[in-house]
Amino acid sequence: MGTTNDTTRNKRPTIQDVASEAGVSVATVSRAMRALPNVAIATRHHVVAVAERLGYSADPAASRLAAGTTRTVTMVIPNLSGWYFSTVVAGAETVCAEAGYDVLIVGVGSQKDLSRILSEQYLLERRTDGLVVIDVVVTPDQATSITQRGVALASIGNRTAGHPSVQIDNEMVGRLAADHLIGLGHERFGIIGAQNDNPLSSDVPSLRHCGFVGALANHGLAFDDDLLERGNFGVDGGQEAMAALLNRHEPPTAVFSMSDEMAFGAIMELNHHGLVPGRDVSIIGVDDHEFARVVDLTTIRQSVASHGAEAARLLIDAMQQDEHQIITFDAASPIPEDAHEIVAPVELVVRGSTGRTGQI
Amino acid sequence: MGTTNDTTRNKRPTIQDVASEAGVSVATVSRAMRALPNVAIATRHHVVAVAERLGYSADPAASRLAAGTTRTVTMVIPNLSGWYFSTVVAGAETVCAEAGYDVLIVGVGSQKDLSRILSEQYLLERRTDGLVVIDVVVTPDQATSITQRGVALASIGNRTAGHPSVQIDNEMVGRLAADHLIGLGHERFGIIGAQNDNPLSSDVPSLRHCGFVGALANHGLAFDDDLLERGNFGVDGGQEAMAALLNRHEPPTAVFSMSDEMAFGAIMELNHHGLVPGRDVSIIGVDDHEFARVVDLTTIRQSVASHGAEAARLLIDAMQQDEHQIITFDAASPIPEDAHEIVAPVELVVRGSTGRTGQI
DNA sequence: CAGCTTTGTGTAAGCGCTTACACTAGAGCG
DNA sequence: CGCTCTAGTGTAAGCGCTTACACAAAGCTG
Repeated sequence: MGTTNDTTRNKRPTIQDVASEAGVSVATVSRAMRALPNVAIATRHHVVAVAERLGYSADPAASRLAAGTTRTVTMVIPNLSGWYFSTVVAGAETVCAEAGYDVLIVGVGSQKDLSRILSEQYLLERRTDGLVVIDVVVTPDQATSITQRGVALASIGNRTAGHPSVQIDNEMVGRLAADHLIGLGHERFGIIGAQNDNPLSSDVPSLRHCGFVGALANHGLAFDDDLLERGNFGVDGGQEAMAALLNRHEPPTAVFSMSDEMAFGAIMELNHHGLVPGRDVSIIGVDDHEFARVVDLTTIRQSVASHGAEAARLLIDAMQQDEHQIITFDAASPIPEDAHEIVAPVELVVRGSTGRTGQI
Repeated sequence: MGTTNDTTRNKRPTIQDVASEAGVSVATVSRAMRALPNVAIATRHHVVAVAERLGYSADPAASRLAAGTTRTVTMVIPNLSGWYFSTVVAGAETVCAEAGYDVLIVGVGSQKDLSRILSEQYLLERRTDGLVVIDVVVTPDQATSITQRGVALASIGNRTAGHPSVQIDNEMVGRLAADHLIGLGHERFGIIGAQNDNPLSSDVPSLRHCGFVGALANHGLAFDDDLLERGNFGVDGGQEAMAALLNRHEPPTAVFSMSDEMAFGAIMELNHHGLVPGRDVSIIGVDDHEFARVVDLTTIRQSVASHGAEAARLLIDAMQQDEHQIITFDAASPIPEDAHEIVAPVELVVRGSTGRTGQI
């Protein structure tokens, strides 16, 4: 009949236990634990103290069932082992954990996976309060069906109309890269871009491409379409693309790689050919990957972890706004302002892989 | 009154809807959907068909509450953005998803976080069926309390007595590295290891250290303790450690870095000094990180993604065994065999960063 | 100080499942 | 052919919460 030696019992305490022990009703315990209004402050303190003593905390399954809310956000990720994605997730996880949300991850390997996950079916199965999609294009239809289910949505790397998002100005990325290379005197450029058969493809690559080519045009320079090589977004892709570029009868003197990882591959390939990045061929990447400084890669930095954190914050805001919207039903609609769409800053980071016009 | 146009309703179908529509009881639906025995095969087909037509699937919250099982595994991760961790998680996620388990991730930044998460309290809060801990040391007490809660546990990178685990032979790692360097004629060795104040520290570093030193001893060579440098497991740590080693009045000619990431930092530092890895100083890492080949790093490969997959598989087995144990209560205990402890293979991968004895 | 809020609390009805138990037919048996 | 046994199904009692509603006790108003 002690109060603490329940530790031996394998049974976790329920709200009932706390209620009896505290001498109040379960309703009061429920309210006190969630710091709802309409609980006398003294009562709350008492209940919370008892709960603590008993090691009580609400069973999430029961809460979810009763309240219809899961306090879970799901992150939809094309490729978790990639640096970009795992970094985003890490950023988001921290924010979610702080706000008391569980973080579920689901990998999408293919377009098929993706549509399955964004389908109503799936959303119904795993009831989640919010979805963060990373570098995934959500169609308006899908977005609608998500919203209808009462699930919040935030995207990273893309915009989804009417939903919060965090992305960068991809044209600007292309422009910054071009301007930098032009400033160094280059005139013959290569681009290493993404395969356009990417199942989850967005228009990120084409925006970067446009920005790059546009900046060239501004300087009266033309881009030779023959010097665009596509590959997968990883090291291999970059390596192969660079190999192809070097095989041209008139190779570029400067190359814009759309990701640092591809740039790493490109640098490898240069090394294989005895070429020195920044002297013989300049190469610039995008991301400021953790290892960019290792290989001394000039790049356009984006602050990936904070993208994740920002998106998580926006999502959580949206979810909590939803909650309130239900409560303050009749009040003037709280914040009718449009969905937050953050355009995160990018920044040129000059390192050794770019230099004045080289000759091969 | 159509059957399909429920799409317009915002309400998801419940087991009741399926039951009425199929003309059976909810119990039968429940059993049919889960393919339990004691349901006529025709009934099952019919129910499943109706469910599909209605777009029904069980509300997980309700199932969890009623059945006490969550179909969720939680991955406990020191640092999600690190290559090693995200790769492990990616491997595990695939397996879990296939088996129908949700994957929850929780980051642990510090020892405090960790004990909070492994505490009964936390386990009770997020009710999860299984825990995968990555490079985290679980004390016997913690393990006991986890088991008592009916939560399965699997560890990666460490052993937890009585629980499945996937790890590598860390002494062997040290030995392989040493043998390789010895074979190249080196006699003066440096080690770049992990800070021993690592909050989550395991004995992995010391095992690798022992293996390395042991192999040296086998060849009549001694390790000069002065040439052990510790740092964090990332690029910075390796860079600083290498800087320190180069500052010795008699620097090593070959360096064993306990992770590839540290080795990358070390290589950077060598470059800064105008030294060529593999010629002036040999360096060998551990992991076969995705970028090891980019910087041409000799390393001891471990197949990280498959560690994650294996651990997930073991965990799922354990969880399902638990289930059966309850069902086949009186039968001869199913498989009393000891917890599976997998020792995954490692392999020397020779690249350019190691070479015959150099002189500085 | 009658009447009306407000504030704090309790009662009880679910939330949508799972599962112990009860029950009904056929099947198999002597 | 009455009996037990089994396979298949239904009934209903929870699982541990949340919350609408009811209500009592103050706190205001005029």
